[in-house]
Amino acid sequence: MLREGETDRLLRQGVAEIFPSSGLQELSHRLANPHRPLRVKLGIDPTRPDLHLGHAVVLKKMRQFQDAGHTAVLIIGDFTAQIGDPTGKSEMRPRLSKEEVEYNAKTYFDQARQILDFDTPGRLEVKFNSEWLNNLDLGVVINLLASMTVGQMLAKEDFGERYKQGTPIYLHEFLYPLLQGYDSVVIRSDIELGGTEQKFNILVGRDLQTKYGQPGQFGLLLPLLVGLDGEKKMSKSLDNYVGLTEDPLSMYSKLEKVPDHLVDSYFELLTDIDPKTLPPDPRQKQKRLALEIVSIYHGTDRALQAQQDAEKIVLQGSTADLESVPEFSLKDIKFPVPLFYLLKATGLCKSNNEAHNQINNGAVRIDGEKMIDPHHTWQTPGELTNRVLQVGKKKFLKLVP
RNA sequence: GGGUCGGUGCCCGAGUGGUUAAUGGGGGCGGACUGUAAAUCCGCUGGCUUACGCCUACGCUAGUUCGAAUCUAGCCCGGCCCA
Repeated sequence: MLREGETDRLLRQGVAEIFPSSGLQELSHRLANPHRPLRVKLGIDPTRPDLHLGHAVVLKKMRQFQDAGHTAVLIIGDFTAQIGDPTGKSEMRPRLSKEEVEYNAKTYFDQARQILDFDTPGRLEVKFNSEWLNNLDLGVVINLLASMTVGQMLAKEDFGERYKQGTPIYLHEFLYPLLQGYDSVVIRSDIELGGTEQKFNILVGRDLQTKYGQPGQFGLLLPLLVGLDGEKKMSKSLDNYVGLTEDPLSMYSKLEKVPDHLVDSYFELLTDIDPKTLPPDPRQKQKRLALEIVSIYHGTDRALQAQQDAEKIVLQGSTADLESVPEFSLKDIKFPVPLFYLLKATGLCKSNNEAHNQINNGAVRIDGEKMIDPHHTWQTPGELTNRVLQVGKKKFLKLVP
C-alpha cells in the first residue's frame, strides 16, 4: 500500500510526460489501492546487446513500479526487431536474424538484472512478442492496418521528415507502430513506459486497446538521456554512451566529464540524490556524479578506487600504481612484438595504421612515458608484464602474463 | 510499366581518362591549453607483423584503353513525374 506522496513520486519524478492527463486521478488511486497489481509494459528492442545509462533511466522507473507492488511486463520484441523500429531513424533499420535477437535478449537480461527486481514473485513477466505475432492471421493484420490512415502515419515526425526529404519509406515500416500497439492489447497493459520518442507508438497501442474493447493504457514518457557529446541522445551507434557493464575506471572517467549543462539531468534521471545536497562548484559536481553512478553499478569501494585512479591520471598524468585499470593478458601475443602491433593486438587501436598514427601523434605511453617509435620492439613478455599501456587520456590497459 | 535524375570513403559532397587513397566540409581521434571539459590552435582520419613496399577502394558485372571513380554495355537499387 502506497502513501499519497509515493504515487506522486512514481508519476512525476524524472518524468517527461504522462497521458492522458484526464485520467491521472484515477490512475493515482489505482496505484495506491490496487485490487490487482497494474501491468506496466516496457518493450525492449533486442537490436543491441549492450545496455547503457540511457536504458537505465527507463529501467529505473520500472523498478519503482515494481517496488510499489506492480507487475513489470517486459516484452522482448523479437518479432518486431526483425522489422526494426523506424522511430528516430532517418532510414530503414537493419533487420536482425533470429540468432542475433536471442543472443541480445539474453545479454539484455543479464544487464537489466542490475536494476530490475527479477526475484520477487509476481513482480516480473517476460514475454517474447513472436509468441503472438509469428502466426498473426492476415485478417488481423488488415484490421490493424485499417485502424490508421496514411495521413496519420505521415504525421509521425520521423516518417514525415523522410517523406519530405525523399528518403525511402517501406510499407512494412508502417506496421511497426501497429504491432507494438497490438502487444499492448495482448498483454492487457495498464501503463506503458518509454522514452519521449515512443509517444506515437504508445498512443497507437492505446487506440488499439480501445478498439479491442479494453481500457486504453496510460503512457509514461521519460526524457531521453543526452549522451556524453552533450547534444544527441545517448546511443551506442553515436558512441556517446556509458555502458552498464563498463569497468569502474572508464565509467568514472567518462562521467566526470559530462558537459556541465547535463549534470543536473544526470543526477535527476540516474540517481536518488537530493539536488539540494550537491556542491555548487561544477567540477565537484561532476566528480560527485561520477562517484555516485559508478557506485550504483560497482559498489562504493570500487567507485572510490576508480576516483583515486582517475585523479592520478588527470592531475599527475601518471599511470603508476593504479588499482582499477583493466587487465590484458599477454599470453596470446606473439613475441617479439613491435609497439604498433601490440596496440592493435590489445584492441587499444583498431588497426595498425591507427596505431602508427597515435604513436606519431604522441598519444602512446607506457607507465606514463611517451613512446615515439612505432617499431620499438620487445623480445619477451617479461619486459612488459605489469606495465600500463596507454593511448590518449582515456584508454589504458595493464599488461599481465 | 513509361519518362527522368541519381548511386563516391563514418556522413554530406567535389571530381567526368592519367602524380589517384581520391579536393572540401562535418563528425571522430590525438597533441597543446584548461576546471576534466567547452572555446581556440596544430596533427591524424582505407588495410597489411614491420611499410619511401604491397593490397583493397568510387552500386554490381563484363568490356574499351598503355591507363577509368571518370568512356561503353548489361544488371541491381533509389528519388521525382506520368500510369
